[in-house]
Amino acid sequence: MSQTVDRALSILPLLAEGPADLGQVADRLGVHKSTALRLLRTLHEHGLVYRQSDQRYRLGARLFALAQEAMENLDIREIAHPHLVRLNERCGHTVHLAVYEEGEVLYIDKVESRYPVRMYSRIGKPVAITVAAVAKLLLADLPEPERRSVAEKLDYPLYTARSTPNAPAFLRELEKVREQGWATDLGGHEESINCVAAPIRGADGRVVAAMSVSAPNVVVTADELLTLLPQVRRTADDISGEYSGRTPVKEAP
Amino acid sequence: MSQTVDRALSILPLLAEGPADLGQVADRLGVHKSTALRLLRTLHEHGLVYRQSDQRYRLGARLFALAQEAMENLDIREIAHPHLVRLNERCGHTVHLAVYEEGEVLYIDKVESRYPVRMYSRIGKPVAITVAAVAKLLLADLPEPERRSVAEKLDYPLYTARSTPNAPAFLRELEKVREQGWATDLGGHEESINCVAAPIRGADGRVVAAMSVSAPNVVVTADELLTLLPQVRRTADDISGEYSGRTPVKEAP
DNA sequence: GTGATGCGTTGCAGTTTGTGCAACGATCAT
DNA sequence: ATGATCGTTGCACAAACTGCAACGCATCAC
Repeated sequence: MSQTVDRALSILPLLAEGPADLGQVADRLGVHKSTALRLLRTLHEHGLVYRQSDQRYRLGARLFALAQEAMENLDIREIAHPHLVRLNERCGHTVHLAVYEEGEVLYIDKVESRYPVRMYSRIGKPVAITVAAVAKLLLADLPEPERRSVAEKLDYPLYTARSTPNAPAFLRELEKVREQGWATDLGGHEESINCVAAPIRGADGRVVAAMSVSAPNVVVTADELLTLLPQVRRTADDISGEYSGRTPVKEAP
Repeated sequence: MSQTVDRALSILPLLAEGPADLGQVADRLGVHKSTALRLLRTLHEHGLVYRQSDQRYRLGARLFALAQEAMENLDIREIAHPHLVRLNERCGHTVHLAVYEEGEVLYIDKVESRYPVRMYSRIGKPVAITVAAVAKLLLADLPEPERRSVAEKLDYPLYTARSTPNAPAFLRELEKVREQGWATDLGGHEESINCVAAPIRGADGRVVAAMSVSAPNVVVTADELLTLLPQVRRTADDISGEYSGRTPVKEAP
């Protein structure tokens, strides 16, 4: 909507790929060098880009700080955290919390496994949306037309033989998840890793977040992990209750 | 330098404080609502702000993703990480990696303590610059005029009785750190936490990052922690060697 | 040492683009 | 129903952004 701002912001993902000099930025934006310079300067003043010693630009420190603050302002996260820790203390496995936001699912909290073999993931990283158990729960709750349109726009990478292959299969899976009220990922992302997940609902019943417990095969089998389902669901329900009970942002209908 | 972009970017820190509606954003920017709307829309299209269900705006998901990518592009981090892990395996304490960037020092990597009592910190969070051992090393290496000007612009909060009280004291401490080539923070930030830190240097000898080992008093005394200094320095030197050896960004003079 | 090339930077004139206004519509409370 | 509040839209004006061309300053070749 605003050309200048639009151009300026387009610089950020561009620099996310790696440092670039003025000329490269100008070229990829399709603008004159002097224009690119002014945009970069403005970004620089706000700390979003940094000029390294070889004069090239890269993403700046303020970005971390902003992402940091943004994270800490998510109220679900704050409420959920102690519950996640408690669950981790009981079962010992990695516990994740994730939310959906405009086509993406991302982890917003994580409590590390106490076993030596750990799963790779990082807070803020987008989730493998077509296979992750938390993603299924979050997408399953979208209104039908949006769910459909999202599902059709997605890529379906075959991480493993058990990965969701295409949109119809995904939509069927979502329907199932929606009905049963919980979800799993049995080796759909990494051959040896399984997850069970449960939804966290707001006062109006809509899913606002999802949580999961993940563990590699070498620690517990998929069947053993499934025995944790009641615990996971109970924890998610506890969080739902607390979230609906006393949040200043949303109110009951 | 570019008014429009400047205004748009000013919205981000504003939203970092918490969600806000259109009117609030317009007021705090000192512009008309319609202007604020257009800026917010542009930010929205780039995923930097998100419109929550109550119509208020808050920081968006793309911000996490960007911060994430930015982080992964820091080559020092990549090189240092395995060394940090190895050090952590030997001593068990929390290991941090930090860099300096335009007036701020921030953690860019962390390996958690294996002891139950852990220190609070988070990657991306700005460091308590006047007391942290890593900050001392990074600032001590700045050219004299910049060091001085930075030191004079800082606040000197008295976290504890041992916190650096003011600029002259800080500059003296930096001089000392500069000469000895390592630094400590003995209860200057949290009464019960001590750190020892060592610098990581590029091919030209300038300090590009700093690493530290931290532990609370209840686990090891300050004296015991200091016995780790040789290990910390050796690790830092190893990283320096590897960083200077094969980096495509900088070259030896 | 000298000229050439490449890059970032600056001042300027033209005009695209962003701005504020005012009016509209939706939502909610009274 | 009625009024208030807030987000949204179209429009005319002018401010702000753009691209150009020229400059300074490196590095590099010869």
